[in-house]
Amino acid sequence: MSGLKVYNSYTRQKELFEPITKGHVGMYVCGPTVSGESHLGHARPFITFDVVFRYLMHLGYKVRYVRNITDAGHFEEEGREAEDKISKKAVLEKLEPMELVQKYTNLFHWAMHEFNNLEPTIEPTATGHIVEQIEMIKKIISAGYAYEVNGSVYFDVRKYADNYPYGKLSGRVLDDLQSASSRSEIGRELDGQDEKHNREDFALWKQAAPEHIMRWVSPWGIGFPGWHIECSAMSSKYLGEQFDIHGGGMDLMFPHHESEIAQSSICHGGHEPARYWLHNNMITINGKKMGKSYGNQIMLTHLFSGQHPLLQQAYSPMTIRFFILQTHYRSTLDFSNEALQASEKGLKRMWEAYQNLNKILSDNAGIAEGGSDETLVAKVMRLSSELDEFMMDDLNTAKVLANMFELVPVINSLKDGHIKLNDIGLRTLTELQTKFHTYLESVFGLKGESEKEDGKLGGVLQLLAEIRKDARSKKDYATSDKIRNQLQQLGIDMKDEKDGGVSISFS
RNA sequence: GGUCCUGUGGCCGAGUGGCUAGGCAGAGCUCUGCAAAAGCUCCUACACCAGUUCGAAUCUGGUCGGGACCUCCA
Repeated sequence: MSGLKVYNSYTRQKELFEPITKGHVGMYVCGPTVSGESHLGHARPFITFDVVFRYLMHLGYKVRYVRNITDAGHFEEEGREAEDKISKKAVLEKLEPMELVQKYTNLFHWAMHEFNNLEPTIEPTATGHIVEQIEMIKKIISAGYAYEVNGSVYFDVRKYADNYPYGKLSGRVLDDLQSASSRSEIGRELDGQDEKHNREDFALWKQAAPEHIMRWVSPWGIGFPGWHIECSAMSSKYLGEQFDIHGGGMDLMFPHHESEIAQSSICHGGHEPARYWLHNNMITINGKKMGKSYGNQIMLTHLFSGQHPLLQQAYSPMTIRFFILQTHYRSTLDFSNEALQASEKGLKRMWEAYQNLNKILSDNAGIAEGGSDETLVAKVMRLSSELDEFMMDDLNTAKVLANMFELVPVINSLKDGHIKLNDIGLRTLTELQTKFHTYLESVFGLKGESEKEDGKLGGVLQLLAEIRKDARSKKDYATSDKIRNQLQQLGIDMKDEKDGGVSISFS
């Protein structure tokens, strides 16, 4: 076995993954800011890293997966009017800040559940770790890398850059940053700017204006933490000063993750907090990043319900999950109805093949152990074992699914008898089923969607199937077609199988 | 302006210097009372121009286009 390779944004190359502690992995992923509803773009990192989490466990690692909830409300525009997202929204919605945070946290958890994401092992909140953040800021000040001005504390980026590789993760050069922010059309005139020694400095703690609702007592007066410090405080608290994987969206690389590295390096003896930095790419819509600054987001609730001008129909959580997994996580993924519909149909085909495979194996009496068709066996074994190789190579879920789609016709042919079960043999068949189960369910976290049939409905459908069968045997096709057509309008597909049986599925 | 990414067949998307990924859509055939599903077959692309090479969609340079970050952002 060659071992898992991942693309490390920090070194810009694929590297063999070796955890710090054998058999254990610590992974931190930047979680949601719960000041509003999640949109499709937000779904990508949480699904991507859920698959990473699942895959690492599949490989036998014991994983501590920490994903925070940002509920402290960092600046919408740093330093500007001391106004934060949560406070502002709370005023608008006439809610207590914590009421608002609770509302969107619940909604977020609901969406994660719909996506069949496993819960992280620890889900800390920023408001629950104010003390840790203050302690960290104190440490940075005493190390001489931060300074206080009027009750606010700023990180001294220039001093840090003199002694540490600032900008390594995001590929930034300090002087370029300066010239960029001095350009009027890009750099904004920020209010806090005159407090900072240099423009590139960032806030660790901000003094709270009187009208600011979220506020805590600190050594520097009443205020609230800067955005970046929470992740540094919580990741080190639960994963240690250095841990294995830090994940998040590419758009967080700068300034968020760069700042995290700076803060943590100062507090923790100069080394970077994480060994492997993994970043997922963006979801785009008409080629443009989906995000609040573009006003082009589609909320998850709208996606699931289909209530949005851009949506031709509703898309299920599993369709979206499948859609995301059909692309490599480091590529952009363009949203369109056509693409989603393609995923919906592809998933349906894949899932039905998987169920056919399970059915074949559950009644495997009399299948020879070894397959008689060596070419077939070799093909299936090759496609199956490549699944592992593709995942090992920087989690290429797209290639895994492509191979599985190549196996679908084999499975369906076995089911329809185009290929004899003895041609493939029980051994290969079992291997195939194991692989499908592993990847589809355990690693990719997919599940069947419409198994909502209860006992009574099942009985009724059975009855209808029998009536229809009688009608057909009498060539009373008017009746048999009526049953099938009416059921179809209710979203129930009744299909005649080759063996004379009937299959019923919900669409 | 800086840094970086990217341009693949109708759509979405993998990808390696030589061996036509895959999904969806479309066409034909088989099966079927008819459907649906399924199976088989077809549709052979890689922005443009040079260069390197026996050979490039894949490497290099240039041109044009798209995008990300530099500001909250998954």
